[in-house]
Amino acid sequence: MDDLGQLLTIGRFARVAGLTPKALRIYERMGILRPASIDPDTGYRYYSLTQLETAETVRLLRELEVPLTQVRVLITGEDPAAIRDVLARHRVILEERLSHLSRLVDRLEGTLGSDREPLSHDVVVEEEPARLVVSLRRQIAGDQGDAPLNAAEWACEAELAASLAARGLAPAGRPITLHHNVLQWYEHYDVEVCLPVDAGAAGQLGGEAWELPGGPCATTVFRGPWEELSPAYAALMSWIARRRLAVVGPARWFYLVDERDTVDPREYVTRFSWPVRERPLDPGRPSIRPAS
Amino acid sequence: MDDLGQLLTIGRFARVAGLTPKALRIYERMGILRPASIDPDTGYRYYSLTQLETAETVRLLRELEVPLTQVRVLITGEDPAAIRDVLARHRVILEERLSHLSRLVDRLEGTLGSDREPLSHDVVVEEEPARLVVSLRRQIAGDQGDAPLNAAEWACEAELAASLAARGLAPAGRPITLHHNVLQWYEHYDVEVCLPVDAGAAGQLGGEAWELPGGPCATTVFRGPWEELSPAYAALMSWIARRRLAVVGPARWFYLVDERDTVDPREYVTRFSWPVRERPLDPGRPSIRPAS
DNA sequence: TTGCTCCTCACGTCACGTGAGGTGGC
DNA sequence: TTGCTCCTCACGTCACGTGAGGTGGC
Repeated sequence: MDDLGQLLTIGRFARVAGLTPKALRIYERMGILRPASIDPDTGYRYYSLTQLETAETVRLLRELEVPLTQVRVLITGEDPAAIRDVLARHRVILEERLSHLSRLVDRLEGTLGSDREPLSHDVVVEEEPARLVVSLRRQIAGDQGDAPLNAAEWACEAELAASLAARGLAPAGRPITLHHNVLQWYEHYDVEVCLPVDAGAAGQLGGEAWELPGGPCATTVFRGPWEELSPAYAALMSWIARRRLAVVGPARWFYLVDERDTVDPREYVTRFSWPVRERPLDPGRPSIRPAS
Repeated sequence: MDDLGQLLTIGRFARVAGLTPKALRIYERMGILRPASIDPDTGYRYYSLTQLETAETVRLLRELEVPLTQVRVLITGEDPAAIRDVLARHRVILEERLSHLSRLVDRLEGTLGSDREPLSHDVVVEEEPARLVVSLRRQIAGDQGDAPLNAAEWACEAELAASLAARGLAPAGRPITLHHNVLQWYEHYDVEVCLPVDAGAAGQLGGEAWELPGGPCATTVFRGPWEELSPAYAALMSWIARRRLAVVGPARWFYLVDERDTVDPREYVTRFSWPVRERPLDPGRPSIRPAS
């Protein structure tokens, strides 16, 4: 017959609680879970079964990867509002991680069955047509994340569309964003939002319209939310560099499916296209040192 | 204009790849991602953009918490089958963790809004009726996980039901499992599976039937898969110990909803009930040292 | 010349795991 | 008495982060 009134040694209590003696000693030192009694002669720790619930809570919080300092706040805190606050914030963090991880798992799943490299992206060279466009160019600080970039793209597009509308004109297609400085994104973004116009409108606009040149472009298409496009982008840059192609113009982003089309960012489709040509032989440039 | 043929210093490459210089140095030492070139005089590392794809793959694998030793196998391995194998196994691990974590998050969510303690369980004392039962008792090794325990419970129930059927009798209710040694589960399980019978059948069975006594029982109900019942169980033991009640019989498990009723283990409902009574004053037992 | 970046140690972090060497409990 | 458990250091683990002190690049 079990006697739940008895005190347990650290090893017994650890096994009943699903913890280890080492962890329990740490929890004692951190003030998270002190033994009900400590023998002053031997230093033996004795735990009461009344401490099981706390132990179980600590175990669950640790499974959720709540740091021990936070666990202490949650366990010893008397303010239930503060406790709920910490838990709620941690729940948000966990849910974001969960959805991110499960998307990665999905993508692994997609490539696992095939013979392709896991996580690879298809890059092809496509002949891009020349396009008449009007455009606005902006530099945006790169240390604030991507939100200011998206906002600037929206603003530029709205401004361009308004300026066309003021003259009774309409765009001939969806906007294209040119990225002029991909390798310095962490310093700032240098983007140019282009709105296609037809030949008649271009004539009316005079010098405001210009021709975005056509020609061969290395191209890849990414399906998924914008925060996860970097692998596709890396694949594209890697592909171009590996083939020693020269890029002869800014990278072009086509938002084939975006918030205009769907509410689910996982369904977004973005196309990256970079004008390239065979690199001319240039024996004068050993290309061992990075360009300044 | 970006030149994708150029070599980048460690800091530039790190920022383009979404890594840190420190991590890149570690990846070099581990043989995961060696710079395209190292200046023999200064030791400066120079990376090519052709390495971006590998860098991105490493980044994703690290986000999935694949250990660096495994990352090296995946990156440097030529055997695509082995790569897929490692990825597939890691995917299983991740998916299990994901579903477990999301269930924990769900449970946090359920208690966050209320005024209850997070992760707590309601325990009440209920008057349990006496029941006539037939039973089989088994000891099961505890170091093999819970599967042998479940198997033994099934086997006992089948045996009991068969023995009743052989005499033209049927059980009067669903089985109840008694746990005789909760505090030594990690050594072995000592369970007794009971099948209720009515008074008529008990008369026919003679000494084989016995009375599982009624009386007050501390009780809690847990909804969820069996692997996650330990918090409820801990709450029950904790509750009994805190009130200094004496347990006067083995713990009783009632599988109110199990695989007979649903295919989704998250819908399982298990009821734990432990016969208790007020602990008589016992001044002779200081209860500071654990019972042997 | 002035910042900025790079280099190599070396130590810190987090929450334990794992002995080492010694003692306690039955 | 014999295992088994407990104790306290102390060091190892994992994948970096963070200076310290010095050098390189433009």
